[in-house]
Amino acid sequence: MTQSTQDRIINAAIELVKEKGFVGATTREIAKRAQVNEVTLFRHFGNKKGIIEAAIEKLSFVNSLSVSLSEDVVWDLTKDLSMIVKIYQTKLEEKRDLILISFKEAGRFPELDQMISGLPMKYKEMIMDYFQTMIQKGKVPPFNVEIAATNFLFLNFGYFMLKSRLNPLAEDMSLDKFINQNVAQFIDSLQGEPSINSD
Amino acid sequence: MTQSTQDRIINAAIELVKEKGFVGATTREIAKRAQVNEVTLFRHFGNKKGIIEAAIEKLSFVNSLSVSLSEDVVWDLTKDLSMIVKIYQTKLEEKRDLILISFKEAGRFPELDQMISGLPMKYKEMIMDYFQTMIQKGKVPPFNVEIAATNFLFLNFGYFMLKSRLNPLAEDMSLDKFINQNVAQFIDSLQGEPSINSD
DNA sequence: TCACATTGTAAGCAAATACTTGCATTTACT
DNA sequence: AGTAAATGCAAGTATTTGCTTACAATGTGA
Repeated sequence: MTQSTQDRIINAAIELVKEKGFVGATTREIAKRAQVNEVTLFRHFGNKKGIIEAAIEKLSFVNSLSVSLSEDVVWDLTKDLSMIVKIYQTKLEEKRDLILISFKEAGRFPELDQMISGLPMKYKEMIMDYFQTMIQKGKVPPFNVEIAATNFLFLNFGYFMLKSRLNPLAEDMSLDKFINQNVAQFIDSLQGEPSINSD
Repeated sequence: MTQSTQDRIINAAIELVKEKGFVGATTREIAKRAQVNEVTLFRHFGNKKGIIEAAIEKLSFVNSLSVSLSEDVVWDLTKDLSMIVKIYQTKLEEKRDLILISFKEAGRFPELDQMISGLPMKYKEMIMDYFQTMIQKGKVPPFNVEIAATNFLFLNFGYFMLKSRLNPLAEDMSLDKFINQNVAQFIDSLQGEPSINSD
C-alpha cells in the first residue's frame, strides 16, 4: 500500500533531520526525498517546523509507552522482567528516530522534550511498583526497590543508547542476547543467588 | 588569568554548537560570544569547521580517558570500583560537551566519532581485565566477566546519559550517590552476598 | 461532464550565511 | 621609538534558504 503525501513528507523530514539536524535539513531536500514538489510541504504543514511537529504528534499518539503492567504479569521475576524489557525496548526502538532527534534538537521542540524526558521516570516508577508487589508476595527477599529500579533503568537506557549510537559495538547486541545475559544477571542479583556461570 | 583569543573562540564555538548544532551556530554569533571580530575566526581557523576541529584536537589530547589501572588499585572490590567509577565519570564530565556534540553531529567529525565510540569498548575491556585478576586472586567467586563488565558499562553509560540530558531527573543524581547506592548494589551482586538493605 | 481538491511548475524575493578584501588600530617586544 | 604581529572595522560577494505567488495539470466524485 502506498503512503499518503503527508506520510512521505513526514518520513523524509524525520530521516533528514536525524541525519543533518533541523537547520541542516533543507526544505528542498526534504521535498526531493519525499518525491514531492517543495510547495507541497508548505501547503500541508505551513512551515518547516510544522512538519516535524506533525511527526511528533503522529508518532506519540500512535503508541504510548506505558507498559500494561496489570495484564500479562505472572509474578515470576525472570518471566516478567524479560517480558517488560522486551516490550520496553521494542517500543523505544519504534520511537528511536524521535528520541535521537530530541537529543539532537534539545530545546527546539518542547513538546517532544517533555514526552521523551518523562519516559525514564515512568519506567522507573512502574518497575518500583512491580518490585514492591513481588516483595509483598514473598516471591523475592526484600531489597531497596528504588535503588534496584534505578539500576534497572540505567541498564536498559545504557543498552539502548550504546546500541543506537555506537554501531561498532552493536555487532552482538541483539535484544535476545541482552535479555538472556545482561538482564538475567541483574535478576540473579535480586534473588540473592549465586551469580551466573563462568562459562 | 585571561583566556587567549583562540581559547575564547573555541569555547564559544563549543557552547553554540552544543546548543544549536553545527549548522545552526553562525560564525557571527560565535564571534559575538567570544567578544571577537568575526574575521578573527577565519584568520585563526580558516573556516567554521576548523574551529571545532581545533577544539577536538585540544580537548582530546589534554586528557585521554585511559584509566590507569596498574596504579592505585588495591584489589578491594568496593574501593577499586568506586575509584574507577569516580575517575571515569569525572573524565566523561570533562568531555561532556564533545560527547554531546558527537551525538548531535554524528558523521560530521569522523575523528571525534572514532574517539568517542572507542571509549566504551576500552572501558569494558579494562573492567574485564580487572575482574579476571580479582577472580584469579580469589578475592571474588568466579563469574562471567564479560557479562558483568557489559552490565557495568551499561550502568555507567546509562547514568551518564540520563544525567546529562534529562535534567528533571537529575536533581538527586550526584556522583557520590550513584557510587554509594547504585554501584554498591552492583558490587554486592558480584560478591554473592545478600542485597542492600531495604531502608 | 462539471466542480473541486490536490499537486506540479516557474519564478522570485528578502534575509541570512560563510567567507574575503583592504585598511586602520592596537598590542607587544626590542 | 619603532617594528611586526594581532585584532578591529567596513564593505561586499556569491550562495543558500524558507517561503510566497500565480497559474497550469491532474485526478476524483457526483
